Amino acid sequence: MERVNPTARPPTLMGINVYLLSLSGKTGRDRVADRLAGLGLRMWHMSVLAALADFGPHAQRDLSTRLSVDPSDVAKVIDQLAGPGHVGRTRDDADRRRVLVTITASGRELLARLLKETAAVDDSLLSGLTPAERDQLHGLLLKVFAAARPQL
Amino acid sequence: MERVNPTARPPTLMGINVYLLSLSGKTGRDRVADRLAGLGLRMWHMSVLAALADFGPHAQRDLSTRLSVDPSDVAKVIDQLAGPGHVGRTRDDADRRRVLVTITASGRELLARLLKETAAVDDSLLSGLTPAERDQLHGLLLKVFAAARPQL
DNA sequence: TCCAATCGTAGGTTTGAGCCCACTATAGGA
DNA sequence: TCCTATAGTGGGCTCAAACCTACGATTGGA
Repeated sequence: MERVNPTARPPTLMGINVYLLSLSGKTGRDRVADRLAGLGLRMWHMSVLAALADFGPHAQRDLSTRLSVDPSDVAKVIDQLAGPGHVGRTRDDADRRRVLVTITASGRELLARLLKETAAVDDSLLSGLTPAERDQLHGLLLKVFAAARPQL
Repeated sequence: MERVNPTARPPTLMGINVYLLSLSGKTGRDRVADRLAGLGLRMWHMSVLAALADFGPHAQRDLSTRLSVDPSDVAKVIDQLAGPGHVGRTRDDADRRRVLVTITASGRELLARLLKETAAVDDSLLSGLTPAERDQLHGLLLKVFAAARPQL
């Protein structure tokens, strides 16, 4: 009896964009997670650092809404970043319920390192694409986001 | 004090392909999961049905390797599909350890329905892209897969 | 001054993906 | 015949993502 190639994926599935997107996205996420795990960090930490670097100090509540992360989880992430001094926490004197979170020099260094790691994953994951194609993909994904906000 | 737009995501993150890929992929996966949950099904079930439809009957072990799913999980999925009669199980007489799994007419109907659901998610997720752009995205993703196999 | 709403925080729970082990039945070569 | 490897299966485990709840501190309006 003829045996089909036992590792080929079903063409039916390969024709579905959301399937390809989900699979490659998951792989990318896992690879990033692996690299960050060595530093005891997760995606959340990088997201928080990036938000602080891009937009300046935030109250935790604002980080929560911006990144769509539960407030209680933000608190934990900030805790872990504040320990090693990657972010600073100060009471907001204008509203003493709020805690203003600020990125430190050490936090910026860490962010740069994390970005290098993700760039490496990007390279390995997209090794099949030329630089021009990567830009193309990037543009398409941004379009997807622009249309799908704020659900996405 | 000026307040920045509190929902904009950090541009630093939006510049990373693997981040966009991971986020949109996760969203797509969640939406598909939501729709399938109404039928008591998951991605796995669709994958199995697609594999059977595309390549014909499989021993469970072959489904496992083809879809990169643990054999014990395949057994559970097959169990759930066999209950309502979407797949048939017969001992392989050439090797009585093996169970040959075959898709039934009802299974094909179910698959068609599931594909309709995923197509709907595809449409909503990629509503920002023109049909030509969707094809472009599809081509790029296939390239990514072709290069990243078999890790992906 | 009082009360409802908001912020940060601690301590959970839930859910699902993915994995692992043990066991039975069977196959196939030494 | 015996021994090792493989197929399917049942029962579990682990881990992380994502929530939820309750509480003290604080705010701002009635």
